[in-house]
Amino acid sequence: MNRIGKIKHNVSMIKDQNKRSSCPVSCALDILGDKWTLLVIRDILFKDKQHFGDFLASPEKIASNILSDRLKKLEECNIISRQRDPLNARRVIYTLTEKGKDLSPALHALIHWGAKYDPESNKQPCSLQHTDRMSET
Amino acid sequence: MNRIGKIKHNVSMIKDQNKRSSCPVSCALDILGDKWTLLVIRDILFKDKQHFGDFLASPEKIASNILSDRLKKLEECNIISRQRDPLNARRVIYTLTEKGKDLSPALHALIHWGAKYDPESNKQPCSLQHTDRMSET
DNA sequence: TTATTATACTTTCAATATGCAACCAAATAC
DNA sequence: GTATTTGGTTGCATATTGAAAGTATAATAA
Repeated sequence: MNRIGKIKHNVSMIKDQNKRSSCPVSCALDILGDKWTLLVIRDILFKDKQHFGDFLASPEKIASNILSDRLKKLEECNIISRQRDPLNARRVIYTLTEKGKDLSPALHALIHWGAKYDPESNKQPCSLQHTDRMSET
Repeated sequence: MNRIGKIKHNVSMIKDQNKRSSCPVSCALDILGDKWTLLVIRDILFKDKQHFGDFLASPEKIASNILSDRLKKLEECNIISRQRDPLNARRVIYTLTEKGKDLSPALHALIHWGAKYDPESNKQPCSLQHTDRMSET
């Protein structure tokens, strides 16, 4: 990231009063309204992923620059938290905050809708290859 | 729309096998994953809007070309249906299909989350100026 | 100790999407 | 007729995304 980008980024961290309206749907979509953000949250919530490389390996094939940007924004919004792995300083561990975990109902609603109306889709998010936490809510 | 646009549009209508994966979350976000689509659905579902101009008038200020594009895509996906107003042939009436109405739980989850975590947001979508259908679900 | 690998990014640049303002066309109102 | 309403489209500048390559640092192997 160049100097301009860094400045712009810091500014956006300080004052994020660029909401389109005070509608809670609009506020939610200001953060979550794109093709990638909720997939990262799905990966943490339903697939127990927590590393940069894990997210990269998901079948939707997010680009690393986009992933980096989304993780940064999610941390700014306090939806995920970022910490170094104490056992391996190369690794970064991304986990959901309470605010992030509270997106579970919205994700479940999307899973239900997606599974109902997309004939080709699996009935579970990415087949829940790792851990099934569907019943936790 | 020019000839190129028309062809491209028709092609996309015929074969929409550009899904990123078969995960239902991913399938849902392929359609709904942007900053505007769910706001249009919110307007129809919670504010009883049904005309192009109504959507334009929402406080988030969608641009008319983007709105036009989203309405087109939502109709292709069978989430909304488009019909001329029989009483006024200038007007077009947009309504939700069953598939569209089934997005209500997802919208409600987003409203709940947005209202909980955005201190500035109203507790109702856009103050539900017109009709309160929050309790229907 | 040096080389290699693992991990998490950043950079570059072309392609695509968005936002803004102006414009257009059909239907209705006056 | 003329003006207005309604639902768009067009052109263009800017922003975002996607793909591929490059970088930085820590861990591991030779």
